[in-house]
Amino acid sequence: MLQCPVKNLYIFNGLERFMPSDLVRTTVVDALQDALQRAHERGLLTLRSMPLLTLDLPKRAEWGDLASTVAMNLASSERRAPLEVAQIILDNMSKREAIFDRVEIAKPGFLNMTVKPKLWLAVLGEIESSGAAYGRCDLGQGRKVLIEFVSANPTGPLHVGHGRGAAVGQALARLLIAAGYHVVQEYYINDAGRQMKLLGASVYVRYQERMGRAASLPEDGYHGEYINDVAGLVADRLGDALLTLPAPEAESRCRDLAYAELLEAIQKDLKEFGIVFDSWYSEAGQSATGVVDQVLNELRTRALVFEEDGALWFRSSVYGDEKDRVVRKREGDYTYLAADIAYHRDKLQRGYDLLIDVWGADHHGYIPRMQAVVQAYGHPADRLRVVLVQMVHLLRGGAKVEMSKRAGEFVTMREVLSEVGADAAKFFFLMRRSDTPLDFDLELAKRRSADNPVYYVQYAHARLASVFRVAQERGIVVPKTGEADLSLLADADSLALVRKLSAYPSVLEGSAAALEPHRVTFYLQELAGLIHTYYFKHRVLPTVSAEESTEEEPAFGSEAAAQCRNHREPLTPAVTAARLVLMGQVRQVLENGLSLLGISAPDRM
RNA sequence: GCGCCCGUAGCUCAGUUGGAUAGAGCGUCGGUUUCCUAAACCGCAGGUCACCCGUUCAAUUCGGGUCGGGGACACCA
Repeated sequence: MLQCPVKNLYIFNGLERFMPSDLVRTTVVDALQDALQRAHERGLLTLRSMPLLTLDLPKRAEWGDLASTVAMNLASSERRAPLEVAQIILDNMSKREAIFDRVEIAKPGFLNMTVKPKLWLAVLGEIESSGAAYGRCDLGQGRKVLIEFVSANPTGPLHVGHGRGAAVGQALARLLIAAGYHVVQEYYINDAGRQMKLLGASVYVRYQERMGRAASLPEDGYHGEYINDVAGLVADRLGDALLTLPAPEAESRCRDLAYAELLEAIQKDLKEFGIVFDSWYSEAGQSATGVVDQVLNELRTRALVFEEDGALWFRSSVYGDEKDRVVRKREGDYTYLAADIAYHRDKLQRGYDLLIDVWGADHHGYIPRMQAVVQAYGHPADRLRVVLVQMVHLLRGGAKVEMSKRAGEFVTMREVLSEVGADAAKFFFLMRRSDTPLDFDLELAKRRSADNPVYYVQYAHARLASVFRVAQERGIVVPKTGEADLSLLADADSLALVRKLSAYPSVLEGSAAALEPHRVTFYLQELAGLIHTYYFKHRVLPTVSAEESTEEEPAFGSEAAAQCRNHREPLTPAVTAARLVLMGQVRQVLENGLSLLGISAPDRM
């Protein structure tokens, strides 16, 4: 469905194949690839059709750490039993001993592989040398992306829904940067048209009331309390000067002041939320240039815009939209679409290879017509990808917090921010796929306990940071990866962590390709879970009392050691050194992941 | 009525572009702290993956249909 540019292509028998990006997977895929090639050269396999060489993570430990289904996928085109094909692949692996501890064939035709710990552990060195760059990939190959998000009318403060859009947009932007795109983040200011007029009129009404003159809000006017505040500001600045002006002029003065004030408030909210835009694009600025007319005329000469019933229409139906759409009403006003056509044409002309729009999910019906615009300018529809963001249901201790923008009473982003903080808000906004509704419990987000996933992940980072702090205090040297004996990390718990670390690049890549930042959030929760367990079970630094102790203790990794917790586990300086290396890289990946989501990675909590 | 999203444990949701005995968190209940942060850890229980049909060696995943929930429909933005 979602089409995305794909990296790491390699050609095999004339077919393009996708390859995973992390170290171990790459190695294993190469080995399988090589085995297939050799079997082919020996006439054992025809390889008329090549299946994807993807690797699965087996669900059970006895199935190894990676599994391949190639044999089953190949079986029908090879006209052989899957088990036979698996055997052939196995027999033709040339570097088997160097890479695997075990390769086994299982029931229907799985190839279950256990990779040598040494190979897994090599990822630690990779993380160390890459640091903050670990996990980056070249999916984008430098392609230019414009991601537009929030884009709220400057007619009021941002509400929670905008907050979710902001968190998603920012995370996407960072994700795409990490995936090798050149990214520009833009806010489209809807500062033209009817809504702005209504804003001016509403403020003027409140202004008059302040001045003791009776007035009533226009239908569809803005009711919010903030309108009153803005009216107060107008009164402070201009006194009663507006009372003597003709209404249209007074309203327009109110509009201009309100606009400046509200836009500034929006920018302030976003800044506080840690969201920074590269570019602010004004709709009013665009329409002032006359470009909308120009664009419509241009489309008219191509018969993509036509006149009917006194209105002007965009022939979006030829590009798959269900019907044509009005761009200029009979009364002569442009519709929102007209401005949007010009805006998206402008984006395309600025030379972006990919446009991403983050919209509220209620605009989903708008997608076909915008993709029609993109096609009208000669680009494939998927040059524009729309990420939909669903509603946020605010809860407080399980009970719904009612919101109604109509009545002017809605929960603002600012309120949520000041109540739970930017980190917690972002984490919650990114905890679900963006196109599913989100329950956001304010009480839960504030709670400093295990059931709050934000703190769970941040605490994992803080704990590790603390280990290094204590190590430094005690004068324990933190070695470089190359200086430690990594073979001491060959136990199941350490390897589980290392395998998780090595999956990080694939998670990022998948997340970026699918435009789904929530995958990173899930990954971080899983990694945090592993490290909390590890921390509880295994000691990294020697206990102060045990530093000279030579007492008999259960053998490392034995049942007894696992039962009776970490302090009985033998801990030599070499083990401490190796574990410090491991902890250091886990900390790094936690930091990388959190920073991708725009969330801080605290050193202490 | 036409598109869109969704239906997985009591609740909220993941499920790696079709794989083996379907996972996590919360909630319930029970346990763990002389020692690197208990904001943590461990254990128990909980499922016809809404339903039917199809494609396949293999379907929670793909296709079709049914039922149910949400959102949407404009010469509003």
